[in-house]
Amino acid sequence: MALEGTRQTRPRGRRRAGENTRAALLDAARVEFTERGFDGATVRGIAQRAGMDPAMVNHWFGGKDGLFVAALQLPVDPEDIIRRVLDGEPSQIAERVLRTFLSVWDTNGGGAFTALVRSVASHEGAARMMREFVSRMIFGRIVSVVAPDRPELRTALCGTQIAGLAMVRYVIRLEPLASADHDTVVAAIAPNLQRYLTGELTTGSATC
Amino acid sequence: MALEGTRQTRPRGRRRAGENTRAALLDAARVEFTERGFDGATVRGIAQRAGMDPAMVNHWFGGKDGLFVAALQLPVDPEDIIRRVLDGEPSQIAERVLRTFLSVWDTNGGGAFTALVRSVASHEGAARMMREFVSRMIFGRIVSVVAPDRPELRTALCGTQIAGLAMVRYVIRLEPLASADHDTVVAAIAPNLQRYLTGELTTGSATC
DNA sequence: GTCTATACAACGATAGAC
DNA sequence: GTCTATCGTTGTATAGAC
Repeated sequence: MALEGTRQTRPRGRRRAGENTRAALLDAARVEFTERGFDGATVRGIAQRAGMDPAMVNHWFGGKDGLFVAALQLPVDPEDIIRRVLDGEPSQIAERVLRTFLSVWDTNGGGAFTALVRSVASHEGAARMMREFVSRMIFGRIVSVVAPDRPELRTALCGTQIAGLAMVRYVIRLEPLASADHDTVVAAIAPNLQRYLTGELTTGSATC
Repeated sequence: MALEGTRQTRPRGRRRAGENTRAALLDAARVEFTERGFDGATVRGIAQRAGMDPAMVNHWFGGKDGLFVAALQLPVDPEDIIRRVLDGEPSQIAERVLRTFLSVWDTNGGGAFTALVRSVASHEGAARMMREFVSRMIFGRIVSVVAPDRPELRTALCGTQIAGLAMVRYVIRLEPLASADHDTVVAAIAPNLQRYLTGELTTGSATC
């Protein structure tokens, strides 16, 4: 007799239209990632919670990483950002990072990113996902290429400058930064961000 | 005959204990400051909403500024911060600012400030109050003393670094910054903050 | 009939138990 | 050192939508 309560098998083949397995997978992933973190959550567990096969994660999101990024609901494609940042002069990485973020944020008036900041600030689970995302997928990869030492500290420091810019420019909307054009923002902030990326961390560099 | 509907007079003398005029004044002030901003809100309007005399604002909070700061529910006394920062070597202002914030934040585990960040991120009214508070009372007064040029821009830039540090260290809790001791944080961030306060803004200063 | 969303089985890696 | 369990991932057969 079949164990109907703990069924392990589902009928093969395509579901009826409207079942939307992709969305179900995303919902399950958000629950698992926020509760257990990236490492603690398993593809198999997420798939089971969504009631489908683990292979669906690969089919729809290309793997665990892709599912995680999609679950974060980022208004950007981090792979695109990394690509746009990593090619070019290392001494101008900060400028490219800033220009990339500014162009992405300003295309939709910062609305999507404001929502992201809100959710990160209010939900502990969202904060946890953002924490692991930043340390694992963004600055970790960038800094490991260009940083001379202490990549984790540099990653976190870069996070302070980027998050602070987002807070002041888009959430608090403090002038003149809120309406400043990209060149002004870059000229003001890029040197500081560059110090976090490639500069000397123990001694000051502001006063030569 | 008295206009009972729009009464302008209240019985003189001390109210009965437990009426808690101070709290009523704070509630009214939050509504007015949130809806109209610092300039738009009037002491008379706030007092009227609270159903008492405008002189109570002076008695309880020492003036409009004091009421505004109290309405923000800051876990700090900004006057104390300004005082501790302004006396000493100008080239080490950034370090004193950072040490002051760190000591205040870390005394209660960042809990009160985390709540502040949450409310600023989620409530537009709180964001507005924070915006006006920062530009008017904190960095505006500090920067006007030590900054060579563009005080508003420097104020906003300092805001990015402080807000970003708060986000990363206390809200997102990204390591190693979340558990770093004060000396490490100061050594890493003070040079950048110092550049925002007194450095050159148009050209880079990270690479000497 | 074609396309594709789906389930199943299996593979290599890794970590922990004994 | 070996054994086992579990993980992420891949290849393939199939069932249903179009």
